Amino acid sequence: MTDINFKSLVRGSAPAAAAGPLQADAPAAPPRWDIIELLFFAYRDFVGDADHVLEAFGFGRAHHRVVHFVCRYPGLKVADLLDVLRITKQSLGRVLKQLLDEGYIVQKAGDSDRRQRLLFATAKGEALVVKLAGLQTDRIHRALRGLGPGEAEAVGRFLRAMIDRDDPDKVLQTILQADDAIAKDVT
Amino acid sequence: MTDINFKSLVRGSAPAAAAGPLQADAPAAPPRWDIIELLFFAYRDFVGDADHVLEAFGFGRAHHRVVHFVCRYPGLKVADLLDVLRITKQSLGRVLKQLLDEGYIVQKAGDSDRRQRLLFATAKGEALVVKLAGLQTDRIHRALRGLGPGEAEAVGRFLRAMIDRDDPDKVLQTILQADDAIAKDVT
DNA sequence: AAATTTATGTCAGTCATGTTGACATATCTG
DNA sequence: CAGATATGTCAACATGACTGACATAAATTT
Repeated sequence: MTDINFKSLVRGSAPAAAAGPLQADAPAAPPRWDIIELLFFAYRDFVGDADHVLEAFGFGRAHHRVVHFVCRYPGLKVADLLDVLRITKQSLGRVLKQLLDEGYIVQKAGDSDRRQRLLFATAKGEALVVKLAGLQTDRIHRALRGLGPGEAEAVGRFLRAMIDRDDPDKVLQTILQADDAIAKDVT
Repeated sequence: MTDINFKSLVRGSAPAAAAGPLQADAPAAPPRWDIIELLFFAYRDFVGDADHVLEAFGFGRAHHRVVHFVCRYPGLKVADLLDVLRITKQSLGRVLKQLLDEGYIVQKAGDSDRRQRLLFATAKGEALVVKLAGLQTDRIHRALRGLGPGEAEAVGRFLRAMIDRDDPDKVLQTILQADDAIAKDVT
């Protein structure tokens, strides 16, 4: 199962009908144009926050994603990262090498399996991640401020439910479990 | 090796602190890692729905965005589309030409200003847009089903509040107004 | 010990989509 | 008419995906 690039395979979709039996009879629900387009604009501005800072570092979104997940999940293996980002070794290698060379990330051989390169963010890397997350958090807080009690939690439940469950990589599993467990510390 | 391309230039940004004077005193709000990562995964899977279908058509996400907004806002000018998508004429030109050549979109000269090329989706284009929107709508409905009364509306308010207000292009303005007014169907 | 598998790195080439800058053309406006 | 505007197009390039092949080291199996 080496290369094969899991991405092009499987994921036969069919995500809709599998959800529940009650849905099969109503296939012609009107498109939610509002949510579709709000998601487009919201996500565009959301990642735009980070883009401006990244430019000053000579980095792109790819670098952000890598250093973010490494920072958040210390000791992540390269293979894990490939699962999370759903890109190829080659694509990851380029940005990872830059982040290593410039001291945002360090590698450490695994203790039980010394072929593994466990990844850790340096202080420099963590500072960048925190800075970018701060910008995005500001935006999130601004958006959550307009919501009533309990509604912020509903937003979290909505987003979790938007995520595919059928291909849970290690990190995603951690996130969903944590969310399912806690899911109440919302402002 | 640092390629240090042009990206290492300016762009001051500072979008966070400009929000309000009350914000200046609380800079250290903890990052909302949960929402940040949920947005990443949710958006990834959300656009993934369309990606699979688009592959079969030989199209990419760029084509989807173009034909989507043309279909949704008939008579859109090229300049409007550039504003919405925030890409250059050149980038838009490539995908737009393909969509025109393959009959998903047609052009019509503006009546008051015949330099303008007003864009319209053909039946073929609309069918594609509806098909893709259907997949995404299925996902959205699945996610909204888990919410209580009024919470779906809260999700919409959250997403609207996540969008920058300070650069309202024509389409975005329409969307925000429509959402503020009726929050329902826009066609 | 040797053979195989696994985890990772790397090379060469391609593609999609973004960029800049310059220039052409048609059309509107003063 | 002169200039501004809306659009199209050309050349050149950057980023970040991709494929497929191959290299190396370490673990595992035989």
